[in-house]
Amino acid sequence: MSTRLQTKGKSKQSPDDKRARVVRCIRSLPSGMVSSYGAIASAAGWPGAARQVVQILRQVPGLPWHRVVGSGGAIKLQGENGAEQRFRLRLEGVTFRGARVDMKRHEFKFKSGHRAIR
DNA sequence: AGGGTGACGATCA
DNA sequence: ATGATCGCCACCC
Repeated sequence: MSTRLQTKGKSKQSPDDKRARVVRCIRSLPSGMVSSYGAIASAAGWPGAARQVVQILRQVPGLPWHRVVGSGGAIKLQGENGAEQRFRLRLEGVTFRGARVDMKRHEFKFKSGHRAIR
């Protein structure tokens, strides 16, 4: 095991496991496709944790952060950061409908089996 | 323990 | 479409 100090036997899951699943979902986003904070949280078996997805995006280096947008395809980053995100997405062929990503064409659908417990 | 903070999300005026 | 509100979850004083 890596850094798994098993000291607490929580009835739920260790915060690390949830984080790991979120990271996997994000890393599975193919170029040209996007997903939303909330959708990723759900796909990772952690519904309601959109804000945690954000935190993970900020601290884990190397993730395709630009492929994660707000609900409905909204770009949530402000100013320069938002501009860069749109720039990167366009480079991958992502198209927009006004200020948001055209989710009809670019929303990535996670396989319905990314859950935690089985 | 208590309160403030976010790259959120759904709902309502 | 815009802004306010409330619910959500973890982190940081």
